[in-house]
Amino acid sequence: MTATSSGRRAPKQICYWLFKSEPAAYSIDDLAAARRDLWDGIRNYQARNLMRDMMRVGDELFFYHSSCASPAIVGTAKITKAARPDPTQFDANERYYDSKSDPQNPRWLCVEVEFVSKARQPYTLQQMRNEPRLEGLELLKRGNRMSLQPVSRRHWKFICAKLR
DNA sequence: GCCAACGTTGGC
DNA sequence: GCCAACGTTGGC
Repeated sequence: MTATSSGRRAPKQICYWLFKSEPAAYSIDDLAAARRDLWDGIRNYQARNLMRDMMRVGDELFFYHSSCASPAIVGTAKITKAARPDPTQFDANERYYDSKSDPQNPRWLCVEVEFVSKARQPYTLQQMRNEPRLEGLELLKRGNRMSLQPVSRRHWKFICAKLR
């Protein structure tokens, strides 16, 4: 069974995800250096709901570099803390400050992720588009801009083999 | 609840 | 920098 953007998931099953990040803002090397970090700054309700309802500690994810010369999957990480209030929403000095979020009922959440591996060679968006076995991957669907996306186990295994 | 205007994402 | 796609906002 695979996680989707709605509904529930069975307990004790590992799900797989793809997290986008602009490397100029936060790269796989930044996560490798930090080892663990909060995935803060998510300000999209669908993405928030994915974190809140579908992501669990132990889930694995691809780290994807977007808005750069060569968009690509560049490594893997795992979720080490479940969704919790995103502290940046309450800090007026933060880019992601949200004056309308009530501290008693926080609007935005974040998970914590931990670096697992850096790809020996990035697996590029162009390569993915040319791979028939990746048909159905959310990332490749037209108009999909979601910064957090589910990945099927079948696609996860296939892509992992490309990163080694 | 409709929908036009606007803003953002992100590949190219 | 362009622009397609799509989410959000807010007037009505």
